[in-house]
Amino acid sequence: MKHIAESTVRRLSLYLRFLEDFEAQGHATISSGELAAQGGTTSAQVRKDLSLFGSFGKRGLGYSVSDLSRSLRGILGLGREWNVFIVGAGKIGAALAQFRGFRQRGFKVIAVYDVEPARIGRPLGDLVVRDQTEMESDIARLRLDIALLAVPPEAAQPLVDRVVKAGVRAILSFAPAPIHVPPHVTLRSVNMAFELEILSYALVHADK
Amino acid sequence: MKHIAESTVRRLSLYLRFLEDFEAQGHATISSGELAAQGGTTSAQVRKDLSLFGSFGKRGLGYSVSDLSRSLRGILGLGREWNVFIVGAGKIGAALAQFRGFRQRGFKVIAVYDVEPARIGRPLGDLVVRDQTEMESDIARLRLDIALLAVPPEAAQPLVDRVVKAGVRAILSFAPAPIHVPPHVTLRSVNMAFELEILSYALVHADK
DNA sequence: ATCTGTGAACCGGTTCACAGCC
DNA sequence: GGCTGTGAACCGGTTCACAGAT
Repeated sequence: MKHIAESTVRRLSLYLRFLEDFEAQGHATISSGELAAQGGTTSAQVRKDLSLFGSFGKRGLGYSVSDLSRSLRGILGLGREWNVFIVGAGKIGAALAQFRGFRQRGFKVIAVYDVEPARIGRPLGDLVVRDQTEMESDIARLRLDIALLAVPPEAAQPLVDRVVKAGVRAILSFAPAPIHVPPHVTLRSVNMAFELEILSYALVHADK
Repeated sequence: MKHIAESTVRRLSLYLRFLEDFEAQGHATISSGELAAQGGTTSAQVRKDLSLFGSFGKRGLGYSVSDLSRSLRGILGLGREWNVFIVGAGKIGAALAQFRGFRQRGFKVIAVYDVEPARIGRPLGDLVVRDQTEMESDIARLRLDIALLAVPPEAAQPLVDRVVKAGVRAILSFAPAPIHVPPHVTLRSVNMAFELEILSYALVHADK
């Protein structure tokens, strides 16, 4: 399969969300135009995005809501459960551990790690904070798929190196630091500082 | 000034971070190549980004670290303090309220709001959760610039409409819901569900 | 000699427009 | 007639390559 742009994948997630809403409302079929209106894109964009993966619609008719949902879930890899673990049981890690939204899409948070002796052993939601030294063996034993990194910036890269070495191939980092990973690993970074500075820039340059 | 791509602004933030590191290390001058190496871009990209705002370097020499830092801070609007407020004192709102990283870049969190009577009046870091009904008047009175939205998805759009109507022009949302704002308002959205689904997609399509 | 600043070429994602099917 | 699927045109961000300054 040829390379797919990240923006496309993001839109597919969005479409899926709308399809689920539509399904709940009992609609059986939907057109690219209707999907586009919900998501703030164009019908051509929707059709192009979908066409990258196959032909899911019927000309003159539109898309079957349930079929397209199923297809999108398949494309996005949501047909299974992913084992997620959190590294860092500070404020952000704790908030992540107790975040409800993960479960309903098949992302199951099954472990939280920290180095601080004071934090290890403490309950967090329905988990208990584990010692970071156990992380590597747990990754193999529990088949951990996705790492959520919520640690101070200076700890980020060494920890990434450790989880990558232990076989993890997907990381979502909240650490405000640039991180490097080998090509077979996918890293996404949420950096609040950057987001705020983009807002600051926009406020200052309001005289667009 | 012509329109600047968001990716450019994000890189400027990155450059600024590196410049501060360099400054701390006592370097007086830096080349586009050195900046690029740190940030994982190319020297041409660095020069192009900067050239959009003026000529900051000296040919044959490079850029003055302190001058360029100052210029970037100016461009990004970091020469002043921004008043930030948080809407929603749940898990995520609480983590945001206690996040240290904001202050050091001039983003000052000065109020937290919620609707839940049980949460109103409770301390959060060195703030006290305020009643959401006071939000509009506070926005004017306290000159609140930036809203951080940490509320359930169904509450997001109505609250955005309220803060926009009260004069806020910059919003960072953590709510997993699509939000619409008028053109004079800048909205950034951090959506954990999308990030995870992009990772899921990457894991499933590892046969790149 | 070195490194910046920038027009030109390039590339990839988005939009257009229309042929094809229901 | 309505809506999909898709090659072609378009557009804007990135990369190239070189002229210009120190």
